[in-house]
Amino acid sequence: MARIVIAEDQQMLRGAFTTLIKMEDDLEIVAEVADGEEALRAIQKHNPDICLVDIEMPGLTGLELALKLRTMNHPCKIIIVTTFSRPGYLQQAMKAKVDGYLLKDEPIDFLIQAIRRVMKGEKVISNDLTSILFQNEENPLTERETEMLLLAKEGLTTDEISKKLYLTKGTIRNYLSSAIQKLEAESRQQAVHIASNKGWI
Amino acid sequence: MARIVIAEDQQMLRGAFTTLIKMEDDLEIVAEVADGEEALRAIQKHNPDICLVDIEMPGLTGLELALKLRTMNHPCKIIIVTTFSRPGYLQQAMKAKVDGYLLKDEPIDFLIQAIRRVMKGEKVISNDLTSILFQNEENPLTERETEMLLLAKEGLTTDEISKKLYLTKGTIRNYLSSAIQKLEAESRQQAVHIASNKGWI
DNA sequence: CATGACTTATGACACCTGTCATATTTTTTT
DNA sequence: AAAAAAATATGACAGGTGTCATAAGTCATG
Repeated sequence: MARIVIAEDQQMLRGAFTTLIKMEDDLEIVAEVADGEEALRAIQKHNPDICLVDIEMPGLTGLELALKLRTMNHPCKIIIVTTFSRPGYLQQAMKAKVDGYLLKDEPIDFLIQAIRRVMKGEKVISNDLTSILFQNEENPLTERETEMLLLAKEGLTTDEISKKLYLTKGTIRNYLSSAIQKLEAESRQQAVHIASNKGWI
Repeated sequence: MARIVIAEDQQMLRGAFTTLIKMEDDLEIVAEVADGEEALRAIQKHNPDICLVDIEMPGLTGLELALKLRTMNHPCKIIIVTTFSRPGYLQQAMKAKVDGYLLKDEPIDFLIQAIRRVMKGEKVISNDLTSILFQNEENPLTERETEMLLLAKEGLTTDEISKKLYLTKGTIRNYLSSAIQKLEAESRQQAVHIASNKGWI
């Protein structure tokens, strides 16, 4: 009997997963939660065999959660279930050594099968993603550059960013300039767009 | 017996809906599709009592689909089921006279109940959204302004937009300037951000 | 048919942005 | 310890952006 924790913030989907998984005789839901921090607590409390986690959740993202579990050497197997095929997400997931990475675009049976395969020690990823695995494009951005792009994404101007971070305007422009060049963009907006698409910010 | 068409692009969720709805004796799924155009065809073919549609789908969005059905006077009741609480979406939905507007954040039972209530002629919207209904903020953007913001969102520069639309740079800047003022933003990026959040682009 | 909203355009001004050269300090890697 | 990468800063230049005044044409509304 595989003991499972589900972390997914959309209640409709979470409820559906729970109901459908409960119908399988060899699978058991021990907890279902709506955000990353709750998930961490639930996993520490229940010690499940496996957890299904969404990436975009409030608090802690699924990827951060995975990294944390691996850093603390928790033996729980991890399956990421997400809408997004952003290359950066998949790479982060690989780095965190998750056991599965499925798109919500798959049929639900695929999820059930994936759980069983992961329980046997296999790794499972959605078919559409295998090609992305080989691209293996590295995120070239430094921490500061990422920070600038994130603020630029919110629509902040150079001036506002400089006040927020207590840096000079020139420095902000330098970071953004370097990010723009690394991403082969032509403006900060384009850079934001590209970085979002790759899952780097 | 209520005959239902489901239009939802995430297969996992669509499959889950179908499975769970089929368990109800008074509800029947006559078709399930993954995009707006297919949905339109399915509705014309099967003449369901009710359709559940997602907003963000390839091809035709759920809101466009709703508007089309109402314009052609199709009697099928419409329930929008979406992740997004952007005010603009809700307003468009109201304009299209949909019968329900639910967030995917609701429990699945709420969906089932909503279907039954809509069948009886009631209107149903998620509780979290009632307050937004009263805000009733009108989209102040003209068609052209919206177009500019959409292109700016993709990261295009003034120059690129002007070439794409065969307009002078000055004109582009005027439109963007006027959009920026209407949205009380301070830059095109901020304007894009605000307009996206309100569901206006 | 007059009013008003929308589209399109131009020129000018101030300010913002992206780039580059250059430099210092700190941190990381080898 | 030396080398490389990152964080931070400055000044200057070219070009992009936002604003404003102004104007002319189109189209719908009353």
